[in-house]
Amino acid sequence: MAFSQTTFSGSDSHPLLDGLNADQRAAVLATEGAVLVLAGAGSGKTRVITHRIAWLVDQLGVPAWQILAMTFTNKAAREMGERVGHAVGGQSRDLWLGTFHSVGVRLLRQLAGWAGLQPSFSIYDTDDQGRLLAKICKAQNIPESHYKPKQFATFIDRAKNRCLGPDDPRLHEQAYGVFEKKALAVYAQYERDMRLANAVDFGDLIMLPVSVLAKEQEVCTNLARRCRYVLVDEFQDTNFAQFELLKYLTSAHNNLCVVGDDDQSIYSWRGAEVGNILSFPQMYDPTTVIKLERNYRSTSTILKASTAVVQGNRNRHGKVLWTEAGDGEPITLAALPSDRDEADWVARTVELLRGQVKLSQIAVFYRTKACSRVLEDSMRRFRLPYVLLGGMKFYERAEVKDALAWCRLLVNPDDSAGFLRAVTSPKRGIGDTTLDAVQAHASRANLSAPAAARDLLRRGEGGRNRDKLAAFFHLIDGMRDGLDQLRANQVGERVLELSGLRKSLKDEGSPESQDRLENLQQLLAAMSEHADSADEPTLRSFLENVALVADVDALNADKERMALMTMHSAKGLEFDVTFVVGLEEGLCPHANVINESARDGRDLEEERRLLYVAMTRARQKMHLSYAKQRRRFDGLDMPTQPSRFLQQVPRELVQVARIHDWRSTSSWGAGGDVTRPTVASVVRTGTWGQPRPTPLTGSLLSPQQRAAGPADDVPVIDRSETSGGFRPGGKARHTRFGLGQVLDVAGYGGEAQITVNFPGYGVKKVVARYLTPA
DNA sequence: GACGTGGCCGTTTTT
DNA sequence: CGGCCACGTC
Repeated sequence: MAFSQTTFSGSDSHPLLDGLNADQRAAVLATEGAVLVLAGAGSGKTRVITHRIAWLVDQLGVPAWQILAMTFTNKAAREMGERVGHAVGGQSRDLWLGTFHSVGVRLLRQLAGWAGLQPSFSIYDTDDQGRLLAKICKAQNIPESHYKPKQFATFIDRAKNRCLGPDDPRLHEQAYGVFEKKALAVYAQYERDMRLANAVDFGDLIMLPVSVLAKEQEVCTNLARRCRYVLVDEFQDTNFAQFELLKYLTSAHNNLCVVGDDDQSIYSWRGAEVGNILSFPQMYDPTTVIKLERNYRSTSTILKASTAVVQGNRNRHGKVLWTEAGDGEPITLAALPSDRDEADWVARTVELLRGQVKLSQIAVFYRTKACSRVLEDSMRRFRLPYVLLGGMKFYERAEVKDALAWCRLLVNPDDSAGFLRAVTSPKRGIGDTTLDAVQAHASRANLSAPAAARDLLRRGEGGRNRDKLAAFFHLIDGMRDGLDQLRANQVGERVLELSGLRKSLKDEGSPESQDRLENLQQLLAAMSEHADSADEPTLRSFLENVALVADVDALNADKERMALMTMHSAKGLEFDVTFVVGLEEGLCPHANVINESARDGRDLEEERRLLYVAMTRARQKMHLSYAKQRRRFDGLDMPTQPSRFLQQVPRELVQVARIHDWRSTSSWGAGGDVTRPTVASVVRTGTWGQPRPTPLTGSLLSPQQRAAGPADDVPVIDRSETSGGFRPGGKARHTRFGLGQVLDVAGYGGEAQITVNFPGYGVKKVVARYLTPA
């Protein structure tokens, strides 16, 4: 290697190294070979990565196009580009920055031929995938009552994460059960249909490049030569397929730097393998291992509390994070009567903070998306500007999807999903009968749906709707003219006008259709913006982007509004003030993993890491809260127990919010008017500027408190009282099975899994709400 | 074929 | 409670 860090030994004063600690410098300077950076939460890893790239370009003279950096989100990639640009100027434009999926698309465009695709391939979203799977299930006589298409989607996704195609013997060896056998058949058909439609799914974006690179030595070598330095952020959340891809990309130069934190691995359900980071040094030998353990983000109070929680896990490397920051504010812990009160309490507290903290520096984290609704309600009532990540995305709106369907079909004439949507919107007298015939012909003749439709027309078999169908294709073909020369927004304009989408909304004339028209206009604006800023101004490039944007990508600190998001979305972000809500058994940890015998309690450990991720987002002040009763999706209020994780938060770091006279929310908002709730008082919630509380000592749950029974504001987990009166040894009645003996209770509330032995029927696992205690 | 209504089912987490 | 789907009617 022409350059190595030894060239610079002794010269440790350089603008790019200033302000970095010794470990961070080491991570910047260890440019050659395999490097594993174990970066604790808030340890300045983004800084390290950007400085490292800048160092490569500026000091080692590496051409930017020889550097590939993978991030977890597009937003992170964008920011990284900006920050490197700051340090090294215009050269940074040539860097290859992106998420695994965006890198995958780019590769696949080039490798399309080897993968059996046209470069104009479409990327199916979850929705398209679900529809296709539903169709396949129907065709294979798999009743939806038995297996849902979603389950097959999960199966396929898991297979692809492991780079296993439908014919892979390893997959067949593992097909033990009925479901797996059926799933394999569905998978095989799914792949056939996807290829006919010249379409790929998210899993393909990694798996297909891998399979091409595995087979085509020369292609692989050429590509790998270009990837002289490869960096990967959030490495703990990479899956097998992604690691495979990395191996091929780095096979020429072997300069791979991965950065991650095993304590923040929260995507195992998506196939992420912590093993990738744990066994990295064995796979790449020798590996330079650097630990970043100094936290620059949070107060020591927040850091201690977070650490205490994650220390409950047995399977971890065990870093020791430290900080020189002061104690700062105590953590506020609040127990609210109900979920709605909790949401109001958040709103109320934010209101009190206004003026002291920018709204964009405040975030609320929750375990499931369902929790967002109550919060949204409260933010609206309190008139607090907010942004909700993971809500109904702009690109998920019906009218936008309609327009995009047309666009997709223009770019990829075989896009079956796009065709099926476009041909019925706006309504043109083509319905299920015609489309069923088209699909039947498609599978008979091995054609994509649009190709099959054209084929029927050619043979004069279009049925009664021949003319309508012919007119549709005439329209499409006309629009396709000059596609690659036009900017995305120009094509978009053409689509809106000629498809009749705009007209049909105008004709409707309702207030909602007005909104929808505006959304379409917004879509054009987004296309235009893309055409201005992206590498390629084409519609194809725009569609690619649409398919791969994440919610977080839209997060914008310039806008003065607080953020609501799931704990998963919080990864990689930081805020001055945070709220972690819904800390209840069944929610966090989630009910689905509470019977921890499954997978050795590994799921439970992931829940704990998830909370750790959420807790380590705060710079200055953290609020933890739970509701004593939470409304279920069916409208029933269920009693809850505080999360077991709360017990691990050292009591001396916490100030319990005293909540007096918290008015019941039942009468609010009845008149339809926006009414301000009257909140009697919130005292001593540790808002800024208030005197420090007297530190409390001992653990959050002292034995005395446990013995004394639940004090009003102190979380106590009483495991003797489980769900709705069910306890092992007791009796339960089921409408069909009659009376039985309860063997086991897992979970809480109406969703608890109760194991019951019914005489004559045997042992059944039943959800609590279908049972009555007897 | 388009549109309305009633029944049912459901909530982890996401690129 | 609310969204989606299957079914029924025009």
